[in-house]
Amino acid sequence: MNQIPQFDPSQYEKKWREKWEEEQIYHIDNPVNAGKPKYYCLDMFPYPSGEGLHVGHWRGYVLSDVWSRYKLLQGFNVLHPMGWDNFGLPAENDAIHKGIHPKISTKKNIDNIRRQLKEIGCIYDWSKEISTTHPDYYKWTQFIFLKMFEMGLAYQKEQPVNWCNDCKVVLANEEVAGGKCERCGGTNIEKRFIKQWMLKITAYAERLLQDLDDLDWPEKVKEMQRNWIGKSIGAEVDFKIDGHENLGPVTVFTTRPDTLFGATFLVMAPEHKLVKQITEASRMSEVDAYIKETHKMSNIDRQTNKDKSGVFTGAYAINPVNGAKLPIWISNYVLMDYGSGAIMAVPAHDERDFQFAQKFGIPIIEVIHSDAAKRNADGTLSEAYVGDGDIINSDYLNGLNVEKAKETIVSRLEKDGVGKKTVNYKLRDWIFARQRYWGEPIPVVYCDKCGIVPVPEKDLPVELPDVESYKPSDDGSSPLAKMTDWVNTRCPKCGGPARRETDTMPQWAGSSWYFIRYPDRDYKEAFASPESLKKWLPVDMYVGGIEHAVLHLLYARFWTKVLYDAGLVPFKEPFQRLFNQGMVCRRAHRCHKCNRWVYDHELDLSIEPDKRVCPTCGSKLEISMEKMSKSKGNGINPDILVSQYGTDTLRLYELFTGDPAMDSEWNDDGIKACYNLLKRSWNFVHAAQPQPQSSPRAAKAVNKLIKDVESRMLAFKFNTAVSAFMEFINEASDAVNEFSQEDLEKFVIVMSPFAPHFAEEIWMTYFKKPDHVFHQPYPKCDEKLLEASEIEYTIHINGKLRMKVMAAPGCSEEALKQLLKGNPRFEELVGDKPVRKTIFVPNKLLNFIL
RNA sequence: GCGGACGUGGUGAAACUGGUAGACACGCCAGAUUUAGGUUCUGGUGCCGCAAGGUUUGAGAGUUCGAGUCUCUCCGUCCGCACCA
Repeated sequence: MNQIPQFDPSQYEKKWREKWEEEQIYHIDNPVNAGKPKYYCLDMFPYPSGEGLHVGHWRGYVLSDVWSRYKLLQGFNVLHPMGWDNFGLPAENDAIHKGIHPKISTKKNIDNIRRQLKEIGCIYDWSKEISTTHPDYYKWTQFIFLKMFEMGLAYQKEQPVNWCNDCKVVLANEEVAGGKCERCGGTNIEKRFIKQWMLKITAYAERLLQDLDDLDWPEKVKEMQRNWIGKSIGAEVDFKIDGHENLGPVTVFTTRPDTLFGATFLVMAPEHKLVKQITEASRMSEVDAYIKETHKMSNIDRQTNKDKSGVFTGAYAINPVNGAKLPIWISNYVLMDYGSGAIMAVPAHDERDFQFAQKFGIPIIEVIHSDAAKRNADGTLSEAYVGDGDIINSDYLNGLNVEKAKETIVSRLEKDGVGKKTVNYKLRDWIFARQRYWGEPIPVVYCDKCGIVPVPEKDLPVELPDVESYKPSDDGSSPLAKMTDWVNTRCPKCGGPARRETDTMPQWAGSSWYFIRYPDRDYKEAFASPESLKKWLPVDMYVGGIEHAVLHLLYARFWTKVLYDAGLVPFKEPFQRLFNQGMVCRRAHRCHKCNRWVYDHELDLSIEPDKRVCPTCGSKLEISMEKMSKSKGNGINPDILVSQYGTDTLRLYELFTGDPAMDSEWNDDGIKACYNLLKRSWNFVHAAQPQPQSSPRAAKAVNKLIKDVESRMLAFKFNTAVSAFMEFINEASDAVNEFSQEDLEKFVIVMSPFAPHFAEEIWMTYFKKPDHVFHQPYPKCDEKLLEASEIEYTIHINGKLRMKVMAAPGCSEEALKQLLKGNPRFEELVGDKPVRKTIFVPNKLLNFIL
């Protein structure tokens, strides 16, 4: 008997990774891949933080790699690229605190993460690696910005912005989480007025909404984007202001024009332009005070304060349909940046207006009658009625239902020239400037004579100069503003003196189009070569975390549509299919007194969880489940597990722990199972004495494996695919010498996407094959071999499972009854009792109702 | 408040269109072999019961011959949005 070599992944894993890299077998331009159809599988590229990767990051990368390798076996030329999204605040904050140039710190971080990524054994084509901070890359980010400027989609606007006093930076609405700065976490946001570069994403709201329907994305993500875009259909109605006809009318937006006759007051946002002009002198001080009060309030106060407040301006608006005089109030429940900043209030049929009217004693007029409305004993409404019903008190609308009334009144308003049908979106334009150093310079100059002048394409990129201090100045301007040599330049148009824009782009810029650059990253003539656009794009499969459901994925779609409109790309959507892996969580310890996360290494984990205390202050720790991250001290470093068990084991285990789409709680108790799977597979293949032909049992096991693994991969259920390998090896271990060489080879090929080093070692070293296992075709399942001669039928009595019998597949109800006749167990159960009814499910069960 | 997801053994979890709940593992228990190369093998393992049997998918109801799966009510956890007119 042959001596079976010891299973020891450290003997071969590194060797194969080096070999693959040396041969560049995953490079899309490698001649071995010529002529194959393309498949583009994209991972969301990481922000290279100093923390390195933890096992949660691994999960997504393993997932997409198994998928990519499966596509490889299917005969595709697979592009699976990797790069770095390395502009952004964390590196800059590091620079401010430690004085290290972000270029240097991010390079260090990238080197470490690249090393970690290589250990996963992914088929990344490293010859396509890109970095958003490389001038050859951001040259084209700047180019796209200028395209948008040319198309009128990039513009400047003075407007209230979210100012974070700590970061000294203006934040996009999208970066304000719960009224707090998403970057630094704690600081409250205040409003400031700054001239900002904006991108007109709202011009694409409708297309961003409509085109979602055709994408093969998780419904959840599509729904989140729909909510974010927030389309609502309604009408704009113009109200004249009594005694202020010179100011023109105030326009309100409403989704309920059918209730116009029920309006009893108007409310304007405190920031509304007309407020100061219409307020009566005697009320000016009160109104002023209220406006000041609102400005002081942070967003979070404004949101959580459910108690309605407001002030009467003393002015009245005229209802265009019936001439009624409606008092105009201001209140902070009306937002300036949605609709027109003013509403008509119909307390009978809107909850918020109802609360407001009740508090300030404003009349409530019902215009929709329904028995479903909730009423007080005296017949008045006890809460706003928002449902359908018959229109009343509304002149020519009376008797119509809500929908009909909407149509009727809108056409009447349009005819009379006092209103029109309108669509509104919650989506707001994107603030596209940061007063920061570590970002792409916005490529425009200001000339006293010519105004805003874009930097000509031939002068791109506008390179980021080195600065002495990374700290923004207290007025909030970028550190670049202090670099006078850089700032002062010549106007490209007239040649006169001019100043450069010192704001930089937000971190989202580079990631909004990186997938376009990958296939031909060295192309000099344009942001992408026409051949690569045609051949490689759009992306076929995009894999990444759910946290990017709205921002990044919406921005990337927006940029793609802009490029399409500019005639620069031939596709309208960047990512045909999207898969979001669930978050990997782990319990984390928090000390409320010290207000910090306590790291695992500070604790004695053998102590009962509820007895653990803070090492600094001794108070009891709160334990909660948190997304794995080093800052919470609950990360698990994959490097340690890899050195202990090998890459393939960790790859398998990352998949085995649960449904990849679901969140999971990390625990490495079961990692041995995956190590054992590989070890048993190793021993099985080495011990097997190949036969000229597989036994029926062995052939069935192999074919079942081929089918199960493939169908589970297609459903993205990698966890049960790993189970299928375990089932196979359980079966195969009992039939070691019943397999043909061909079937053993099929097993190794099917295994190769999951455990590539293992498969390659067996394939090349043990089987002594001349070509890599990844160049083999995915084996076909022979369905005939899976057919069983007998299957189990369950016999139910009154719906309860009572016994089981074996019979041929496709057995008829009658045949099965014949088979049961005379069976002692069956006689005991049924006997002479009359059978009222039977239910037969082919190949499954027979149910007797007695 | 609105929208979405989820709730199954000691643990991680399976279960396709309603049809044997707990696959596959971890852990644990018993035994065998071996005895230091992350041993291997056999059997057991939801709960109650010696057993026959009963019972079991957050709680309760309903539809059905049959419900983890469908419907309703409630409880709980997580995520997203949040005065959007």
